[in-house]
Amino acid sequence: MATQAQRSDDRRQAILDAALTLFAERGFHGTAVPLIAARAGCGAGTIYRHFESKERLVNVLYQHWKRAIITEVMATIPSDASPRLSFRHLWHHTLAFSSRNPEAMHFLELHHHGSYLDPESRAVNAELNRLIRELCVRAQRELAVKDEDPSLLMGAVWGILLGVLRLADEGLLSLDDDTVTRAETLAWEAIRR
Amino acid sequence: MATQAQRSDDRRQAILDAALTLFAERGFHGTAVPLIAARAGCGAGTIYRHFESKERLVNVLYQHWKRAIITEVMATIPSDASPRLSFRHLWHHTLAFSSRNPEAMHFLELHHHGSYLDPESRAVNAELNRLIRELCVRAQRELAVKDEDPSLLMGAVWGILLGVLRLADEGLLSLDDDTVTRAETLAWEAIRR
DNA sequence: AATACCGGAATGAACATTCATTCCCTCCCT
DNA sequence: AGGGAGGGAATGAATGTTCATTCCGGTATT
Repeated sequence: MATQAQRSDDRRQAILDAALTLFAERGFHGTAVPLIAARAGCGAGTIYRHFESKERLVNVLYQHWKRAIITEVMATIPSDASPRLSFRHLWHHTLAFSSRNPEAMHFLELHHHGSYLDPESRAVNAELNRLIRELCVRAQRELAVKDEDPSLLMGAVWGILLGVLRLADEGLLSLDDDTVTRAETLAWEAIRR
Repeated sequence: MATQAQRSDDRRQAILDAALTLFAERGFHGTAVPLIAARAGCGAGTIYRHFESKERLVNVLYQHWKRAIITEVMATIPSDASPRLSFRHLWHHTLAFSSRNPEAMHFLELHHHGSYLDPESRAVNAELNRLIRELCVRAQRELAVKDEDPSLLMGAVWGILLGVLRLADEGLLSLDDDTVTRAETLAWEAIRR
């Protein structure tokens, strides 16, 4: 039985979980490596068996969660869906993702411009941007949304989404199904033709 | 001539300017005090002559710029303006503020949830939120915008605004007058009745 | 000359990272 | 099957660096 490798993977995952929580709460520079170790229930040195540096760790996390959004939200849009339904899919799946992984969303938000992000992390970020933009372009071709700079449409949609999430974090808004749907209406009316 | 007091004030301002730039670029924990001093053209010790701690410095900055938005954007809305015009005012003045002080906007964005923010900073933040929310409530009373949770309306508007700013920062969007106006239309259509 | 102010070396705490050591599987030998 | 040797993983104290903050000798202002 591969208990050795298994335990090593579990440990690695515990470190990733601990780091996600702490980075999301206190930022990269505000989080000490020994603190991550303590929360992961291991020694500080153990972290360096799994990740070559703190910077590498934050990049692995960033790429993991950005890609999770890409595969869970963007890649699950049915290719034959109408623009309106694609948009609805994007909206609800992103918010569901965020309520399933609030720390991850926080983390991505807080770190999206950090100077410690490596080129690959930036590339994954650009890829998600590109996918959302493409969705807008397709919707434009079908005359469903405004004939506007697609980047602007994308910025508006993603902006509302983050704005809503932020208010929820501050406790000014509860993110029940009904609110999510009403927010979706707002966002759609911003961009629809 | 009050050259003594004058020079002291200039110095203080140089420190605030340097700190703003660095905090906006690298965050609070990522910015070393001696680095701020170097950029301000003074010794590290001098900073402590003007601010009792690094934490105090970041709070003075935060409150200064949040209040600047309040007085330059919110307090200049004519009390007899229609909801539509108030909204237009909010939109254009905020983006003008942001293009005049891009680092300040960045800074406020990056630091809005830092654990080093003191109660007064949080209060100033809440005050700006309150003012925007109030604007929404007034617009609702006049039946100009959707009968929706005012927090949601506020989140949508401010969210689009930040989304647009972010894309501009990433170079995907240029913030000329025309784009700003078209973005305003998007935002208004999200919330108008 | 007296006073206020400044700079930047000095200080001790906290940091990321390393490494000599311990621990615990796994597997082979009996 | 039982036991012990080998080896990879984990450890956390030690290391050298960097940090926020202090402090005092010097410089400029009055």
